[in-house]
Amino acid sequence: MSDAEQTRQKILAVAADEIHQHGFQATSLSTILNRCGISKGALYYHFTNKLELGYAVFEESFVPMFLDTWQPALSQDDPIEGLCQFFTSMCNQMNCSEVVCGCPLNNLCEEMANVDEGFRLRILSMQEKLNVLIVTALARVEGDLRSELKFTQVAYFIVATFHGSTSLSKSSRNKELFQQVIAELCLYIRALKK
Amino acid sequence: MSDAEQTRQKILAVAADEIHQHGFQATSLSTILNRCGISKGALYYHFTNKLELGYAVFEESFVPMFLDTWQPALSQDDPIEGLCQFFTSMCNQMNCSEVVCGCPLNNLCEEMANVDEGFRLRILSMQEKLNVLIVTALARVEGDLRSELKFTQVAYFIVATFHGSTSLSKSSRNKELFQQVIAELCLYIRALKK
DNA sequence: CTTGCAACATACCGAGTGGTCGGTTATCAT
DNA sequence: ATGATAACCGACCACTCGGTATGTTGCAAG
Repeated sequence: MSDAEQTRQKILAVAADEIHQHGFQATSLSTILNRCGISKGALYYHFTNKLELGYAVFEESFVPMFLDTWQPALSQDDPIEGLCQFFTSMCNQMNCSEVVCGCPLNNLCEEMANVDEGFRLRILSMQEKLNVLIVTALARVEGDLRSELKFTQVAYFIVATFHGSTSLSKSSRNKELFQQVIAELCLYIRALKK
Repeated sequence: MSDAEQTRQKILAVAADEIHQHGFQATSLSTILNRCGISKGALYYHFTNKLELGYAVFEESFVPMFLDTWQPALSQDDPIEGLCQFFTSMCNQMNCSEVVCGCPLNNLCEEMANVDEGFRLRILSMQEKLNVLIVTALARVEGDLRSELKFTQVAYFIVATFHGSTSLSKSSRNKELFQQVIAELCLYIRALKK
């Protein structure tokens, strides 16, 4: 990797972390510059402005991370159990800072969806992609599931509940509420089976 | 109501609207001043600083509004049906701007819970209060419900899902996703009965 | 050896922010 | 009539923000 590409990647990584921690608008370019040990000229050489940096972070950092997180769970032979284990293991592994920072996708959705159209469309696309993933996984084991289920609706429900649970744990600053919601969510998911 | 109290209320109302639309940090005091037609001196006569104004908006505007919204649904003879009707009628009545702006409590939670401790504690208190309301309502009709239910867990689950659904509709900019999640939520809630 | 460009660095700009402070006005008790 | 106080005005401050313009450096091709 060239030197230039290295600094670009460093900027992306630091920016992703700052945006995850403080949101996009509250993220200061100067903080990114300090943490990277570079100048403003370097940043504006690689990115045209703050918004484009935000888009790049979303597409090159958040989207892949998001897919890599959900994909394995849904690819299991039994996606129902895959999802439940995914959620519970996430509960157990989560440390305090992760509890507090929430899900990057959900954070950006809450903050930027009605502020900037570019962010909104990217977030929407990601959410639809995730929905398709879940629906596909459910359809794969359709025979094991209750017949009256609307897969799309169920998939959005699962994602909504998951995101809502991250919101809850932000105010409580501990896992407890998160764990409770996830436990109930797993009950719901397992009850999708006949 | 005295003149002074009137301007205070006007500030609170406008600030509540601005915070609901743009979040606390992105809310500009000068915008509030312009909309109210007052000077900066007036605002700082009634509130010591922006943060205290935010707290006042939360306690005197958001909390009562929140309770007034949920209370009637949970006070019904059948709180299960009360909740479902509450959610579905909210779906139907919601206009576009409400879809986009989301729930004030959830918005503040996402934005301010890990930014300011004062906000965090107020939000947490409100969430716990709402949880107690739901648990109490469920306990009132305990005989009609499935015996293995953990009421607290169920209550947090309902709130989390509701808040997650508002997040979804922010990115889609229409009710559709919101309605789907709410529909599934009602299925879940009704399935709490024996 | 020099020319040129990629990859930065640095100084600076204007706009906007929350907050302060001395001054003003209307009302009211004395 | 007069002094006091509540309620408010508006100029100003220090500061931070995203963004720009110009300058510098190192390397690579000709």
